[in-house]
Amino acid sequence: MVEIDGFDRKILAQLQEDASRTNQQVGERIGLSASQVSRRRQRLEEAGVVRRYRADIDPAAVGLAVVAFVGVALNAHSRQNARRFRDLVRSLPEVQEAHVLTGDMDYMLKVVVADLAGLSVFINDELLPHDAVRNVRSSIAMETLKDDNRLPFAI
Amino acid sequence: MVEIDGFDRKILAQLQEDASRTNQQVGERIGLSASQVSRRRQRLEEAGVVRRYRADIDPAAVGLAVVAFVGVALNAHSRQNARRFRDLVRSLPEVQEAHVLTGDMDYMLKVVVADLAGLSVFINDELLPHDAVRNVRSSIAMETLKDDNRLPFAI
DNA sequence: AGTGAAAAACAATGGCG
DNA sequence: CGCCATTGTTTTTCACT
Repeated sequence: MVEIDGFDRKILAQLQEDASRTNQQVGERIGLSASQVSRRRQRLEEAGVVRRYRADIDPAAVGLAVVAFVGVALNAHSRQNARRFRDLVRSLPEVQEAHVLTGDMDYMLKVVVADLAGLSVFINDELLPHDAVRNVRSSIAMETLKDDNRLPFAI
Repeated sequence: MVEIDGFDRKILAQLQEDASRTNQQVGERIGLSASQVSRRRQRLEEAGVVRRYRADIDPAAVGLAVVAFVGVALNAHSRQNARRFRDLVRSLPEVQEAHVLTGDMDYMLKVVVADLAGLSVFINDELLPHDAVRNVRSSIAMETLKDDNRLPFAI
């Protein structure tokens, strides 16, 4: 793992907040020259600390109205089943996030679809037919209070 | 809501994937000139379709090793309590996402902290003392299979 | 709605203290 | 690490279709 000092953390905090800031703007806010910000950014990008830059798009604007959390229990805890299930969820575009959880449900998926019909299709046609899947329990997000995905790292 | 045509969707798809692509590069991939990509981007940004640009940072690189999903039930379903709880979760930096859910738990939080001790502090010192909170049930992500937060919009 | 070229802004490097 | 200068890119605007 790469060394990260206070300046690096400040740069990361700035870019997490708004990646369209120029090196000059970032530098002004943290007391560093633009050229140094440029060099540090390159280093952080090459080291994989910055994984990528992305545009955060309003889901409603592209016709996606339903966010759901889907808990999935697998049939048997065989290595084979688990691997096939992982390949499945990674390949499904509706799945924004997939985590292996402690507790009664094996997996937790965050799913985004256009509407409730889309959620039904996703569960019944994509998830349940997979024979590693034993059962599925979904909760729909009626409202999203916060969705910024900022990491709370100390600066 | 703003009109979004096929070109706009293609631009959004490109920038969601990698926001560091230049207008020229985006244009080449979708068959449009850089100047048109620039104009459409500005329109999409001003309309709020692109909400922001952000750097996606590796949590482990900044010392954040624990992701947990925390279900929260409130004491009473008073409007007052709900509002105060919303203000709380919005203000807590450890909370990446907060959703109002259907089902038995009122709220679902996605929380990122440094370690299990940090999760304990978060739950016991930040969440439970709030008198709107009745009970809390947390599941820790032992492994994250997918975490790209890409929207699956048709292009 | 689109292209292409010019102007302005920016990123990335290298050299020096 | 700051500062400065240079070079190549990129964005943005403008004239034109």
